[in-house]
Amino acid sequence: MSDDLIDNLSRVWLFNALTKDDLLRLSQLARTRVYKPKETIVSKGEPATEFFVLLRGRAKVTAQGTDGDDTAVNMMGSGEVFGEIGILDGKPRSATVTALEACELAVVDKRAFHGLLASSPPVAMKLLAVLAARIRELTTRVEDRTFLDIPARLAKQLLWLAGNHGTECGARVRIELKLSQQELGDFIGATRESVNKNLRDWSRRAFIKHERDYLDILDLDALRSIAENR
Amino acid sequence: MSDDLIDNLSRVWLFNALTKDDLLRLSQLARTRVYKPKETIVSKGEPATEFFVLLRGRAKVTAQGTDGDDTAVNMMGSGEVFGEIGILDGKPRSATVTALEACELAVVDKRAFHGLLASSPPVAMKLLAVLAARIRELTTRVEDRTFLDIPARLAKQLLWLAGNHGTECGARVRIELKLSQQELGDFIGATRESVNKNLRDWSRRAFIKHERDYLDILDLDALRSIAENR
DNA sequence: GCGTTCCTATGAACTGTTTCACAGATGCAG
DNA sequence: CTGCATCTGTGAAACAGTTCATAGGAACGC
Repeated sequence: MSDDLIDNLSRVWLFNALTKDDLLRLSQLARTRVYKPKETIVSKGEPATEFFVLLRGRAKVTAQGTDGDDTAVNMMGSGEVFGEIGILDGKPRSATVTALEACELAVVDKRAFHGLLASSPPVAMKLLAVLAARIRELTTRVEDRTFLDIPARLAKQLLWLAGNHGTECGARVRIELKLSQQELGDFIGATRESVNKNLRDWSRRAFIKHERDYLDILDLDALRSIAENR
Repeated sequence: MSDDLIDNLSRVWLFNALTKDDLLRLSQLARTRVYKPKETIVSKGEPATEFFVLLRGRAKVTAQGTDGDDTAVNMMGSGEVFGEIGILDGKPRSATVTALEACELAVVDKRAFHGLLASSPPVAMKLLAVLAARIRELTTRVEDRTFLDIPARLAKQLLWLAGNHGTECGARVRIELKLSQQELGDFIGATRESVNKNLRDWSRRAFIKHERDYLDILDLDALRSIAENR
């Protein structure tokens, strides 16, 4: 049980410079927790007391607007970490994280996490790299929203999903779609209807095959060229 | 001369936990460099070899689109640092930084910076907080671009400028405008024309007074309520 | 001083995207 | 199996913001 946790944690990039001893210590400080699909893990605005490691399942990071509107800023898979921001600056959570599938998380309390950072410079160093990657991610998100139109953004998002959460079946790439068209729209800043129209259009032109729970990309190049606004 | 540099560096938040000795060492590793208005300090895409501290003047952070289009993602004043991202992950520069006024910078070479991080945990800790702040900044930028219309974004930007780079003259707040309407537009993701139209409109309604080199906010509350999309 | 270049100003036409309104499909709860 | 909720599909109308065209003012080099 706890062995299992050590094993899981050791496979997380942030921690893979830790010694066996350190890992053991960390695993004793961490608890695991399980979330059902659509359950909220952290909510924007609430005080930040814990740091999370996603061990199994996928989750999305969103920021809510006034009414029911959402913008998604990221989608995470196992091995990824979140919740650092609020822990690092002591301010309320900067975004909401929601489970897309059944998720298993390792949860580390704020003080334990600070202790870990202070006692293990390599972890602090790696965390700096994680944050740098987030900043790059967000920067290109801002760029995309200002320079690319909706078809381009959607194509780019599909390609990203294919690359990061897809499985190849020969020439085609299959994406296990845990997202509704609404949620897909939230990722790229578009309405459900716009997403639908484009997806439909690409289905007709055989760029993609779009079934209930998955989406196959048939023509990667076509999508790539749409993503580049050409 | 070098005393001066130590003095300047000690006032930079990132470094203010350093001992006198450490500061001396850092100041010996750093060179200072001066840039003229509109000069490019770093360019997106080029290899990252240096880390910068803005000692005097203001600079803007932008990402270029295909042709002449820009999006600005930040505006920095003295005491702020930049260039960490590329240094931390070894990838090319994630954005372009351009001087808005005459700027004086302290420049630290990549290896010296890594040395500093490794030898001084407090600096690494503070840098984590700096990155956390950047992530919050960028997240709200994404939110604003998706939930707010152009008048709201422009009002919000003016209020931000007023708060961070403005000077109060009684009831009004004066912003020394180093930005053209084009550049202001780049900050909020709008065209020059849209910026002009709104500024004009607000001048007529006496919310602002808009002269060549400065812009006075006469009615903070009016702008605040526009910024909230009401 | 005079041309050149950059910035502001403004309105008309155009366009991508949203909004609205509705219909059909699918899946879950009891 | 039936009802209810949630998701997909689609077209017409409305709209926010861009593009284009054009003009005048300010600043700068020489």
